[in-house]
Amino acid sequence: MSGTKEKIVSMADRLVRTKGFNAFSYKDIAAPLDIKNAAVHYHFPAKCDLGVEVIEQEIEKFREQTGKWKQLPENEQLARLVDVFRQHNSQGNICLMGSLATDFETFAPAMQTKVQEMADGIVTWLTQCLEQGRKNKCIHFKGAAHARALLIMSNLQSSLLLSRVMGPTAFRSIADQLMEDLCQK
Amino acid sequence: MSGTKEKIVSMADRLVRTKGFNAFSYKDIAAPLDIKNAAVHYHFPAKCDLGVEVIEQEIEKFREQTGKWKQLPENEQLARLVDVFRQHNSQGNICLMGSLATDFETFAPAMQTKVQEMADGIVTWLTQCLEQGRKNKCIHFKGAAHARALLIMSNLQSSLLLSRVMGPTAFRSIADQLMEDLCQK
DNA sequence: AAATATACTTACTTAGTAGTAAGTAAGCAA
DNA sequence: TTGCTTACTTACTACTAAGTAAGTATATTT
Repeated sequence: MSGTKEKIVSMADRLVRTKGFNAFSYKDIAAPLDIKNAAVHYHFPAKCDLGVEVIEQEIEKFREQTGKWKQLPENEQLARLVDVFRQHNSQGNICLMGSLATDFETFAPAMQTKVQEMADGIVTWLTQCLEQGRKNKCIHFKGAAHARALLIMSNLQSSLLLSRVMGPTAFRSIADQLMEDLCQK
Repeated sequence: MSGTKEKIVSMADRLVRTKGFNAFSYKDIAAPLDIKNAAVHYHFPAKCDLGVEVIEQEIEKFREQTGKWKQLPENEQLARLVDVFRQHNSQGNICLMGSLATDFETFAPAMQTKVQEMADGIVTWLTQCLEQGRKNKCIHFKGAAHARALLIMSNLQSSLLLSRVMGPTAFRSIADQLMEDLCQK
């Protein structure tokens, strides 16, 4: 165990969120970690393997975080989710889903499947959170919970993209409006 | 005049929307048009020039379309805009803004500026449409029109991205919910 | 008829890219 | 102490990218 593998994944995660999956190379990972190109290939033979690992860690992280919020009221859980995006925004990151969705068609099947797995996981959690929140009267919305979950997810995803182009206030504006719509009615 | 230049731009537009700006090469344009790589360079010396042209044509197209809708009620204008996205969705395209926002950080300054110009144009139009629509009581929403415009734009943008990953029903779900929220209250 | 411009092609350079094959140093295991 | 594994490095291959220089065919102008 050297920690190098973890550093590679973390570097890749950052690069996917800043430049996009197709826009970084093994060199971009190797150079700042002061290892050689081939060392990255040792841990991840193909770039696809690295991509899959990055997504798997994100799925795991999401599961952990949402698990911790279980006892909170649903509107609070939603606020925490928005906060995760807020943090990414302040670090200049875009969301993993947003970044990977753009390049989706260029991915190997194994990676496409993983991206879908991640998307399904987030939407499923969000749908349940909304449904339960409506039952407990702390979240208010019209229509099906699943449709609303897609709407919210799309907002969070794009808010980070728009922020990059239109300045970081775009995120705040979207996030605030979103929470207001859902929680103060 | 040979029409080749127009074909190149149209091909590039399609490629940006399907694969992303960094994921296609001049070869991907030249081969299907049965011309050589260098012919593309003849019309667009650098890839950045091609990108700028694609965006400029999109800005022009947006201006033309919205111009045609001027006499319509604002909720109808909004419906037309959603319809433009619906067409892209059925063709497997993602929106130009969404695609370019992901790769934004990797662009040359000239292209970054053009992307911002396009974003500003869309948001400005949408903000005015919403404001006027609220005044005329055919569009209903809370909060500032500008914030709402960002929210809607982010929805349309991401709906195409999510559709690609989660299947084309995702778009319909988001678009329907969106129009319902704004127009039937 | 000669000069010029347009729209390319041919053939190339430079600078990457992912990926691999072979070697090595350090540590542990029998 | 010999062998095996881990975690790399060195040195490469095969390929693709953007971009360029020089030449050519065709049409247009003078």
